[in-house]
Amino acid sequence: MLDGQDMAAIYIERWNAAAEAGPAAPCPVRNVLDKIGDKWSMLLVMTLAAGPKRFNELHREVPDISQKMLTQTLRDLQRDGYVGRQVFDTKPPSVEYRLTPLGQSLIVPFGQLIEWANRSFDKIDAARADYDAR
Amino acid sequence: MLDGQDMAAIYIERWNAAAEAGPAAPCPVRNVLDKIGDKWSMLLVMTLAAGPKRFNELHREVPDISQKMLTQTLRDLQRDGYVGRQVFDTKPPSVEYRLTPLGQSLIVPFGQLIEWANRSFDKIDAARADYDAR
DNA sequence: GGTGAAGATTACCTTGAGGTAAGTGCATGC
DNA sequence: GCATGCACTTACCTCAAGGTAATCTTCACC
Repeated sequence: MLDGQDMAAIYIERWNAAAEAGPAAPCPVRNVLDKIGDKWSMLLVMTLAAGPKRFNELHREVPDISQKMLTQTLRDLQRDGYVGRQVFDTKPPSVEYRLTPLGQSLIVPFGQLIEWANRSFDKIDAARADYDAR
Repeated sequence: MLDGQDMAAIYIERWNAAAEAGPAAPCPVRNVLDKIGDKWSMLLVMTLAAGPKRFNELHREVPDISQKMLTQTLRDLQRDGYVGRQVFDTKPPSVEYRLTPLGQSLIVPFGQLIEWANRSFDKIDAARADYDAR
C-alpha cells in the first residue's frame, strides 16, 4: 500500500514529465483533475451513478445546467470513456446515457474525496472565519 | 463502509441544499472540488507533503508558477486551513509554509484519486483516440 | 395546420482565472 | 555603491469556461 507521500511523488513526477514534453503532452493526472474541477462533469457522473438516464431526465434531475452545457459535458465524458451513449430508434428517438466500467471505477476514489469533503467542511469553514477575522 | 452510490447521494444532496439556499451558501463539496480543480493548489499541497518549505524554495520546486499565483494560492490554502504560514524574524525575514493536520488528511483521499488517474489514463487515452477516430 | 416533446446546435456575451512585467523594502556580499 | 536574494504587491491583459436565448428536425396529437 502506498502512502500519501508516494502519491504526491506520482503527481509531481507526472507533472514534471509533462512540463518537459511541452504543451502538446498534458499531464495525465491534471487531465482527470480538470474533469473533477469543472462545474458539471462530476455532478453528472454522480447522477448517473444511480443508473442510466435519458437526456431530458438528466436535465430534470440537474435543472441548473443549461442544455448547451449538458450536451457539451456529456460529449466530453463520452470522449474520455466515462459515459456511454445509446440511441434507441423510437419516434422521436430517445437517447440513454450510462456510466461505463471506467466511469464506475472513478466513483470509488472520487467518493472517498466527497466523504472527506463532507467530513471536513466545518473545519474549513472555521479556518476561514478565523482567517477573515484577522 | 459506504459505497459509491452513497457518496453520490451525499454530493447531490449537498449540491441541491446549496442550490436552494441561494448563491450565498455555496456547496461545501464544490468548494473542495474547486481547490482540486485549480491549476496550482494541489500541486503545492503535494509539494508540501514532503515537508515544510520556504517561499522561494517552493518557487524553485514548481518553477512554472508565477510569483503572483504562488502568493495567491498559498493565501487561499492558508485561509481554508490547509497550510500554515510561519514568519521567522531573521534578516531578511524568512517565511515557512507547512501542511496543517487538515492539509495532511486531504492527502489520503486525494492520493487515492491520483493513483486512480495514474492507473486509468491509458484507458482514457484509448477512449479518446477511439472517439476521435469517428 | 398549429402545438409540443425529444435531443440537440448556434451565435453572442460576461466573468474571472491566470499570465506578464514591473516595482518595493531591506540586508548582505563584492 | 551596485547588484542580488527574499517575499511579496500592483497594474494590465488575454483567453476560455460557462451562461442566455434563439433555432432546428422529426414525429405525434388534437
